[in-house]
Amino acid sequence: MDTLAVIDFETTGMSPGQGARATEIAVVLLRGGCVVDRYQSLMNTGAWVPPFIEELTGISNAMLEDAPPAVRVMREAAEFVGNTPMVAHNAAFDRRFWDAELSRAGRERRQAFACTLLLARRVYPDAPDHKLATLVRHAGLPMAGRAHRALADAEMAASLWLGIRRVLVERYRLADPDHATLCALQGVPRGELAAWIGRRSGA
DNA sequence: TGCCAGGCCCTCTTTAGGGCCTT
Repeated sequence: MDTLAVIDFETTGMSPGQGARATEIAVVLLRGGCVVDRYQSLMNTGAWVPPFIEELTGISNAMLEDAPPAVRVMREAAEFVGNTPMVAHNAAFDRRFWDAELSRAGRERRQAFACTLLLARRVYPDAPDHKLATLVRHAGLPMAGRAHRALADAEMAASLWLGIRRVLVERYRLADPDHATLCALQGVPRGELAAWIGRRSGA
């Protein structure tokens, strides 16, 4: 099983293209099916946190005043991740913030993101919905700390990744699925998962 | 002035519209 970096951002809004900035980052490293290391930090970008976001995440403007500068945090996070393939829940969101904040720190992304949301829609089609916390409960996985804090959400996304992987191995007989395989699998049309795996296994 | 995310994915679809998911 390859080493993976599961990431989660808390932010001031939905899109860096509309001026939203990151407020907190967490990365957990998965190796051999276990969390082997963690990086977590608040980050001060100078951006204002709207009251709704403060209520959602518990991250206040006062907390960010004392946080380390975003450039330093992103450089540390980039060193921590290196070239390790990445995973996130609704990866398009975290990938946009990773790219935007890295760029401000003078760095560039070097690896692909896999998405537990796209995978879960295929592997758990009967879940009540495909929010991270719902999927963790649905799959009988352990909850981790306060939802909408970066480290707890990254831990839950890591747990979900391992749960998805376990279903693929046990139910679909997919041998040792790696990051690249799951990146391909997340684009398979819904309902065609078994057929796709069958063709792949027979190839 | 009015609008402002974006990609996936379903359906009352494909010459479109709207819900889901992330904060």
